[in-house]
Amino acid sequence: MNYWLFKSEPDDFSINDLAAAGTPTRWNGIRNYQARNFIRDALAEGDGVLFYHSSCKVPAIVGTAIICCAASADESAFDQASPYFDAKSTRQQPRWYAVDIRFHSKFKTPITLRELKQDAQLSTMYLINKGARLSIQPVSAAEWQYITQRGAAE
DNA sequence: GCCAACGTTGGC
DNA sequence: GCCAACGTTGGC
Repeated sequence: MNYWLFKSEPDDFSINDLAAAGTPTRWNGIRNYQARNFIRDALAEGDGVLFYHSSCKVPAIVGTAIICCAASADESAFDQASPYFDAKSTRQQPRWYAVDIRFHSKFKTPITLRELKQDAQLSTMYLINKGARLSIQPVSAAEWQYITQRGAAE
């Protein structure tokens, strides 16, 4: 079992949207090779996801989700009408992949980027080092444990 | 709205 | 295969 952090712009799709969805949400449109490699090669059903709000007033980890299927081709790359269309991705040889996630929890206490940066225990987090611009990134078991515990607390 | 960081593209 | 130009992300 592994852990990940997914970024989402709350104006576009927030933790509340995920919670309200009821059914699994297809996480497509990832167009970055490093993120693609995580999706295709490492993400597995049952893995935990920290849900992070980016490009907003208070960037923060706001809840958790669960990956609920194996990765498969990102269908939006085949759709000419989609903003994610990519002529170089084919069904025979997909360039981009996606998974479904389902809502697990909304934090009582969101953990802001500011707090993440100030916390010595989280100084090795991908997000505040190399991964500032990566929309899907790995999280260690220790980071997951620490963050989900704090998020669930009042 | 600005700009730093950094990924991608394309000419050579 | 290098690297300059360009585009995007995302915090502030």
